[in-house]
Amino acid sequence: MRTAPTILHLDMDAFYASAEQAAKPSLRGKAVVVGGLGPRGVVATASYEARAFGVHSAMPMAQARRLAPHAACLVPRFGLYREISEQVMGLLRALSPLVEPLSLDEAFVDLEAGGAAWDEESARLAGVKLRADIRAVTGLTGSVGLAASKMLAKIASERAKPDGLVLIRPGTERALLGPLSVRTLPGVGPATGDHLRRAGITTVDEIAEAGEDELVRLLGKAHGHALYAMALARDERPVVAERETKSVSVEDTYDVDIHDRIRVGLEVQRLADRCVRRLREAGLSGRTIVLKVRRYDFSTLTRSETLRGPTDDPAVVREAAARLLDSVDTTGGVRLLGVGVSGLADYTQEDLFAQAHLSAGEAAAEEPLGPEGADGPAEEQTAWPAEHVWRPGLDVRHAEYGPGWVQGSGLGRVTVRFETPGSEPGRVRTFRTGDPALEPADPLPLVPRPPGDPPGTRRRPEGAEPGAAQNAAGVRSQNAARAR
DNA sequence: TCTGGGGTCCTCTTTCTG
DNA sequence: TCTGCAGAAAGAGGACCC
Repeated sequence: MRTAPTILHLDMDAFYASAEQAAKPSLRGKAVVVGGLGPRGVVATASYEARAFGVHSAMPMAQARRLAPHAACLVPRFGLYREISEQVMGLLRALSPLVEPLSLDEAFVDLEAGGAAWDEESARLAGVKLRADIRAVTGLTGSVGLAASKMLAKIASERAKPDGLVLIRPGTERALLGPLSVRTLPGVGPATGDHLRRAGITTVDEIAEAGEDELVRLLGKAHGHALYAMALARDERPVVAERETKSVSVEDTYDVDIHDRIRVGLEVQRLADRCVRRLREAGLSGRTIVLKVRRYDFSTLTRSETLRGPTDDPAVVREAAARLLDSVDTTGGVRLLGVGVSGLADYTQEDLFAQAHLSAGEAAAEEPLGPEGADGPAEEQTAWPAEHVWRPGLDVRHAEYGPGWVQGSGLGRVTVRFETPGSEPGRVRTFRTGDPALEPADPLPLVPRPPGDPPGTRRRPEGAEPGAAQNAAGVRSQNAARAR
């Protein structure tokens, strides 16, 4: 256990919502909710103004709209968030080579490994400077926690929110943790929290008092030992810069339950293709194919099959997924389908005789997989309706009025607010969705780039790529997973 | 009220293998 | 050849995280 508070945890404040407020001057100081806007969408992030109404992450979007009817509800723009995240991670890597990203908006840094800090004072200075640099480079705020372990640094950053810095001095950890709820500890979610509460344990102190044997009896070996150590503020987990991906998966929740067995089969085939595409992009193959089905009543089941060797062959994955689907009863309807591959390797060893009994027709259908853009729930992919290109929050440019963002659309009309990160709140105008003067555009940088700094390569706007938000979400999670 | 998407890890049970 | 056993691997589900 190190003796100086040289592990830093950074957590960007209400990241997606703050980025949207920075990009859209008319939303500053207002309730903003970012998430899925479909009938089964959930909140990804709510601005602090929206949180005041009780809106929070993972809440159904419909409920968020009821709680905050005047909030701006926007689709996520992962391309923009990823760019900002790369800037922030760059600042962290300047402090230390040991940076462990947890997601687009969170990371651990081992300051000692980079020589950026060695004691309490140098750690605090590094944290203060980092927060200033983040604000200067991105225009956004982040909260910083400093402590001698990852667990405590994360708890510290949570207490620092929003826009603050908290340092937990070595020696004070037990006193600080003791009265806190068991839910403060990482790995204690609703189920474990309930379990402990039924055993009369609600605070961290009570975990320590219960003793290790009792914890193991209640929660099992791995969880029990780990939680007891955490309660005593013992956490020796190192900051790890690179993590291997263990699985790759894709899934879709459908706006309306699917009852038609043939349609279910087709969706599984499409998901298998998407999964393989992601696998190949990562240069991976895998042995175990997993099918996930969430039924009309929200019950979820998985079926898996392990092949003789790893594959990245779409026909093999499609076949396996179809076999797995045969063993699942889908009467009553399904709301979600998913296909995943685990047991990953960075090579392929096909057992052609055992795995792929490809007919000539199947083999012909195998390639090419087609553009990523062809994905998305089936009802969205054939004729991509204008409402999906003009989703609320997306960037556009008008030949006459310049850059702006979609405020709403429907009935053949799209309403655009013309403003940029550096402008005053802008005016609203409405156009026909087919107006040739109006087109999707790239996000603008939140902070103007210094002269001579090339804008760099940008990805296409989300709205121009059906399903892009989901794909981007995939990359995000993959990055996060790789980092864990 | 009605619950996303992409991951990781753990536990328990069943099946396979020597 | 059959049986019993132990350990490994596979399969399923649950909990958690962001």
